[in-house]
Amino acid sequence: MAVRMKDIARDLGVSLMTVSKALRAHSDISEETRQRVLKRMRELDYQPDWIARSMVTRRTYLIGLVLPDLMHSFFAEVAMGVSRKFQPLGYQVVLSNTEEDPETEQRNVAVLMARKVDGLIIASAQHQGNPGMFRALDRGGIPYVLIDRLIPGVHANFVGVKDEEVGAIATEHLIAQGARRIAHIRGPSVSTARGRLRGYRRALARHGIKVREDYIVNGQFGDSGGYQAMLKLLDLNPRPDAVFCYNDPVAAGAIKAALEANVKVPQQIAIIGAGNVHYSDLLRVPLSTVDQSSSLIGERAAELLARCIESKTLAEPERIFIPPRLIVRDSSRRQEI
Amino acid sequence: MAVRMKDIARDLGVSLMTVSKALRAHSDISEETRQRVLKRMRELDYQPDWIARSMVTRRTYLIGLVLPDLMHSFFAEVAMGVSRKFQPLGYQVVLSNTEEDPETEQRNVAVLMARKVDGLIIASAQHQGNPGMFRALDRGGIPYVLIDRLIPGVHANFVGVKDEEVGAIATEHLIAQGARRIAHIRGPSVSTARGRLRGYRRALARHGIKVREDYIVNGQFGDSGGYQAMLKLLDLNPRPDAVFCYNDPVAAGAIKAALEANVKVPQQIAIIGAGNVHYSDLLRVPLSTVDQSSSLIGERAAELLARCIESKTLAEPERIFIPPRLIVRDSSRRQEI
DNA sequence: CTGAAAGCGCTAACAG
DNA sequence: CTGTTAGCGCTTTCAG
Repeated sequence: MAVRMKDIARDLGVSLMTVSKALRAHSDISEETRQRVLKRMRELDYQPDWIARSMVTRRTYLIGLVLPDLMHSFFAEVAMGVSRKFQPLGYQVVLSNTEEDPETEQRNVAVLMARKVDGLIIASAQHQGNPGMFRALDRGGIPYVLIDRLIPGVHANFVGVKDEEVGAIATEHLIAQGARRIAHIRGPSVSTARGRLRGYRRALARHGIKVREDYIVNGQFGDSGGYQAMLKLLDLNPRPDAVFCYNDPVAAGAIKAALEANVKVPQQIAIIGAGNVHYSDLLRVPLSTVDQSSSLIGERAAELLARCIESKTLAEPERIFIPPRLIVRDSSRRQEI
Repeated sequence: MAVRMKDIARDLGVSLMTVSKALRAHSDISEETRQRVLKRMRELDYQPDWIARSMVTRRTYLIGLVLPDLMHSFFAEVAMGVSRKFQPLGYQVVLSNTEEDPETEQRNVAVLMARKVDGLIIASAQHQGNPGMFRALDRGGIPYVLIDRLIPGVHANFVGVKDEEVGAIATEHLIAQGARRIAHIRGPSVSTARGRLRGYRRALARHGIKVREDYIVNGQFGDSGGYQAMLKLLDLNPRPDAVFCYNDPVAAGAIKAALEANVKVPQQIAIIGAGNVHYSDLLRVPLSTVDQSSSLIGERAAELLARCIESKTLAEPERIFIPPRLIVRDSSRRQEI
């Protein structure tokens, strides 16, 4: 069916090895035969069989990309960054969507290992720091880079932001805008959410503002969670005058809830998110946020992983932190009276 | 390093074949030895080598998913649908992001073919119906399913919506709301955009409304294109009283432009998009749209492709059309005076 | 510079 | 039911 090296060799009256070496520009082959072989390859539209090659070189040029939720544009952006960086290096990306389920994740990582991917990039959904999965990777000698979420107890390569910074920056900003009753819609139990919560507490403490535990409500990951959480906050007495939301989708839901309840944003309640998803500017009230350079995270992770793969020698894990950046839009801007 | 069948065989004092057959529950193996083998496999944490297996079975259990833009949530949703359907079938998805570039697409498809993927799902960015790529696929006998965008002259499996319907439904709706000067922000030169434009013309014709060519402007794919296009429309005299936008991101940009120019949506200009991206409800003005069941498209495409792969016999290409559904939100609702 | 031999880890086909 | 033989398409090693 498909044309093989053997065919070209027979065709040209040379040995299979000559063809193999010519293809890979192996040093000991005459330029002349080399051109002759390459020409014939083009004519016959020869495509080397990656599988057979992998079989012997033990390299698949496959990268596993494990993400919890492609619908969240942060991860979609990361995926683009990763794929953009790897494309020119000749690697393909195998996508695994875990839908935030730790077990699915573990299963998928096992499959990717059996597939012998050359490396993995993982935004892990393991809340309770299940180190088994990562030990398996270490044992298998497969390089991997964690992104976005640090896993407690796992000493691995990482690319992301310092989430405590994110929380602190957002909260400091709300304080600077004059807010004093600052609530937080927190995310689920992953490192990013915990970090942002810590940053929130730290900023309040720094300004001597007491943390009211009833001002911290759970919004999960998405807009519907943010909507529900905001409804609870709006019921409180006294009502918060500002809310720092775990991420932008949550913040978008929160804005929707506020407006539906006829609470003006930002006049009566200021809102800030995190992540700077690309439609933040288009929301009912353009959303203030903390940018974390999503596609840069993907690119950096790809570079780091590529280095690990090429160098073979698993050096000390590296941690790359991208500095977060405050972006002020209408949803949190102090209004002149 | 990794444990192989050979190791287990030696370990257990049986032949390699016994192990191989036991693993795959081949009929002629005694239940007893089978259990013995499986037990040892578990103990040694044996993982079959997919590469070696592929080499001989000629099946990779790899699916190529070729998309123009993961950032557009329509495609992200499709990707989730595809991956969700294939996961339980034991297939992995290799992602290729073409960034709307036909050449990148062609290159990537070639790579995926060399990788011997079992099948492909493609939302093609080939504007000018370059049939070479598809002929190569046919020649290679690799089953593939086109999604979202039909390619003129290519007779292949397809899953998507009838775009002319989408355009007609949206435009009819605007007419029903009382609009008469209806503009269209069109997309680039792909089948979806052309179809929607045809539907727009058809609906206007049906109601005896003359099409003004200066009411049709190009908005490309995204929100910035929609923003620019809307600026042009706002300058026209008489100004349109409604706009059907190629897709939701374009519509979001258009809304932004209108509001910034102090033109009220929908009171002074009604707007409708297409695609029902998941944040449509959260925009400045909740966006009316035509839903096309994105994740369903992904799932259906996956099912169809799986069938093609299993059946081996390449039957007549199938075309599956998902019926579009009008979703009315504030951006197009007739206002009571 | 060119080529023959050996083998990557597995399975299909057949023989015992 | 179990095992032997022969590859899949390529690269690595080493001899000409």
